[in-house]
Amino acid sequence: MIKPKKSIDIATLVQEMIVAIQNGTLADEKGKLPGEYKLMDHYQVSRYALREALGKLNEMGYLYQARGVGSFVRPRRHERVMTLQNSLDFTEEIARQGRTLQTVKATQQILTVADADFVPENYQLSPDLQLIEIERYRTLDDEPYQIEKSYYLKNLAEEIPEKIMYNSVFHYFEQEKALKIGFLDKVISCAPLMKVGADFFNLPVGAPTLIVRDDTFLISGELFAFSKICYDYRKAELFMFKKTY
Amino acid sequence: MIKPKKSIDIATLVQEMIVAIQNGTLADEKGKLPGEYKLMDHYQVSRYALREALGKLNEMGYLYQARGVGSFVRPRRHERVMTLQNSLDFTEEIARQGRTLQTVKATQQILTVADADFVPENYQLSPDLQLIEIERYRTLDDEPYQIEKSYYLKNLAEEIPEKIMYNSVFHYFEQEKALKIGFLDKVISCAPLMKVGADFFNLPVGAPTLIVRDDTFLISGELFAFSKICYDYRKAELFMFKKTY
DNA sequence: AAGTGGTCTAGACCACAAG
DNA sequence: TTGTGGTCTAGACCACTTA
Repeated sequence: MIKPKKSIDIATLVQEMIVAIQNGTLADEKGKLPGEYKLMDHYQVSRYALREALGKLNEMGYLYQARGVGSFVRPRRHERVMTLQNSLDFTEEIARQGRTLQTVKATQQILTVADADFVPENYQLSPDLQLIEIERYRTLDDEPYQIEKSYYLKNLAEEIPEKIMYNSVFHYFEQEKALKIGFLDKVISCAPLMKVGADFFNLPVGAPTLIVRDDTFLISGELFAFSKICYDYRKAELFMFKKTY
Repeated sequence: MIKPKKSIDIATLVQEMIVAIQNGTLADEKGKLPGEYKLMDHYQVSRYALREALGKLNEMGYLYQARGVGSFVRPRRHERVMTLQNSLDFTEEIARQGRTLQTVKATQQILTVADADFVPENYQLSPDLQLIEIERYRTLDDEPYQIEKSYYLKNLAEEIPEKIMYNSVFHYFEQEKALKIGFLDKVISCAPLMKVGADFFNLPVGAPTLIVRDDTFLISGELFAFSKICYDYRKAELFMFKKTY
């Protein structure tokens, strides 16, 4: 058992506990963690801080808590799937799996809402409003994987440098432009493939494709961007878990 | 403004706040809620209780919180979609939308893991273990909507009465058998339709179908059931939202 | 009865956004 | 500077599970 002495914050506590769980030093052979009061003493934090950390680990799928019984580590059973709860940064999660997501083709243009392929449902957008449209073709381990079409509100995004289009666009806005993304809505569906997708994925027209529509909002509640990603159905699985209590 | 006097618990507080939000009595015309200290005073609860409630409302998509600015109600833009975060009880959510989910055909049989159509990934199950298999064909507003195949571990489920098969099976186990469901894993994908599905949905073989695989665990961490639902892609949209901070 | 996680209070200080 | 939400402590009692 490691014995941290100094009081630490919740984010750090979460990181330390993840490491300890992965090392197998936190739980016993049956996967049971020490009780909360023991953990408080161990990490020198208050019950609140500890429970916040446990709650985060729970949300992240590292453990589950059973009232009157204890907390237990939760084996990770789905390794090579996209986790919906985490994926703001997509590329990162795939990298963590030892795989590579790469943009092989990207185009950019400026147009108005009236000319967009799709717009967010039940959301008022002036038809004249200018948008930056980006279309990207992306591969997973060098095989066709997804086609992404995204729209950024021009008055908020200003411009998107050419080289950024081959990396994470959201990273750019958060790091360089200090725009703070607050939350996003996702709608998942599927549909028959159109010609462009069929060509890229090397599938017949009409084959299935998994579709993820995202609407991204700033912390202020303003709509900032919206996108649609079509996946090669043979390679796309989306994962999520849910506490039910 | 309503003025509750007695101290209330978090669950009740959440309910009251939802009502107040929907009535429009909680937020001002711009959707801004009173500050936390005002709300504490208003509902006569501690900061912790209030913030737990706000956190739940946030998770449920009723509001978002912006540091240094305030909390704001979040308009509900996606009404007729299934919300992934809530749906343990599916039928209920659909009923709330004023729609009807109905089972038009159901079959039940007992078989072993070796004979199952599918099993959970990376999970050890003895091939001899007995399962109760239920297959259900279900309609939404009298139109074909989903085909569900689910397996319950026989040693935990014992038996499933015929009439339950036309209602919520999980409700039965939670209410009647006092089995406590703790969490579940979901994997979403899509694939070409097989013959049975094509016939039911009145679609050609090979048309897309949205697939949701669920593994359900008891609060003790034991696997209890697993299922696969295939949706008519024209009627199925899954929704989720995510805080990103 | 003992030990576990869940709820709740009171109070403090911090970080951030806006005037 | 002021008001906002975010983090954190200390302590209490409750509800549930197991033995």
